[in-house]
Amino acid sequence: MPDCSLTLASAPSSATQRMADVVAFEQAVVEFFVDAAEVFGLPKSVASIYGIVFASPEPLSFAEIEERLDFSKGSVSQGLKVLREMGAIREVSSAKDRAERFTPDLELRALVTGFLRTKVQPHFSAGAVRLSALKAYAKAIHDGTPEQKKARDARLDKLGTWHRRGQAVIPLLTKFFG
Amino acid sequence: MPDCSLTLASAPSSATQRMADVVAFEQAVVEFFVDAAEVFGLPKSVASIYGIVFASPEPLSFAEIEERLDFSKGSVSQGLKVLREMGAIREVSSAKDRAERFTPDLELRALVTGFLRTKVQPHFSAGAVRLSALKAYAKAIHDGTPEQKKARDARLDKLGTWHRRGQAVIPLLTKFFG
DNA sequence: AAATTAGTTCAATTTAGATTGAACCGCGTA
DNA sequence: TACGCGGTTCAATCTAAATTGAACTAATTT
Repeated sequence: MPDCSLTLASAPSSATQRMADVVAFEQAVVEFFVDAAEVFGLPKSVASIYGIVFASPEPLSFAEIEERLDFSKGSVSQGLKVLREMGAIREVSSAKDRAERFTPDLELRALVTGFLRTKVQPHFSAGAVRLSALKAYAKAIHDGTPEQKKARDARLDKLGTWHRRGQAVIPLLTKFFG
Repeated sequence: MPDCSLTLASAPSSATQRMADVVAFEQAVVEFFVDAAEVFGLPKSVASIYGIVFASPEPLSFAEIEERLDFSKGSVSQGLKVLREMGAIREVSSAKDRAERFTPDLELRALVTGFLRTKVQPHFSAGAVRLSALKAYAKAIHDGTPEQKKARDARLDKLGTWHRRGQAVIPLLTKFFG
């Protein structure tokens, strides 16, 4: 049996005793995802929950996640909700007890499309609305030189082009990560 | 001459008098960019500065930006710095006075590559380092079943694949937005 | 060389949004 | 029908990051 720095006697009553090297690995994986989540603008807690589930060879229960990360029930509940909505984790009903267990979805495609659908697409939809509002504002301007009018119109056209190209890249990405 | 809700007499001493409809347009453009910036995780102030510069047919000076957005000098200075680093704006030295003036870069390609270079690429570089650290942690685990070991290794392999694919998409994006 | 202008820096403050925790719900069991 | 288990909700709290503003530099004008 390998060396274990904590004895059962000194272990906190609530924490299931696990090897220090396994815990260190889990922590490193969690940190990896926390850093990655920064790029995507996801909260640390959400990244941590995905990380701890990803690091575990076996599906984890709500209680196990709560304990291993030392997060509140509220954080775990909300974090799991976000991850389910994005399709980043799946529920695996175990026969053992009535607690649900969670595994990471390991398909990059699922993760990417989930992120795009829940976090990016809404902004594009909102953007389309704002864009037509913007055109109305531009029309309502009864001031300035004809050159200024033209310049503003040209910029709004640019904006429209950007919006379309942005929309167009979404299916391209889902295809690339397929 | 179109109706103007503010008279010159009631205008604040510092503010240059501009038409209400132009101001409304500017505000709407700024809001558009603030909303868009949320997707990219950029601060509101940075988005606002780009927005006000984008909305103006003529290049704007530091002082004009400060006044139109009612931001502190500090915010304007730092915001302009970020935008310059990303290549989102350019300096146009005007012959009139010694103040620098700023125009938006209207090439989508420049904006995208600037964003990727300054905000995304660093995370990938850091990720590569973390990833090898992760493998070391996994090797150091002297506990659990062979199946668990295999499962952890398989997950780290996944992570490596994701990392490579993520890196690979960057040149693809710059090409698409070329 | 003093004063003015244009902008930067960074410690202090503010604010947005992430996290907590206590009250609550629904379901199965005693 | 009461009780415990597994989880959700949301107002209150906390924290990380954005923003401010005052002191500063560097260049220009008087």
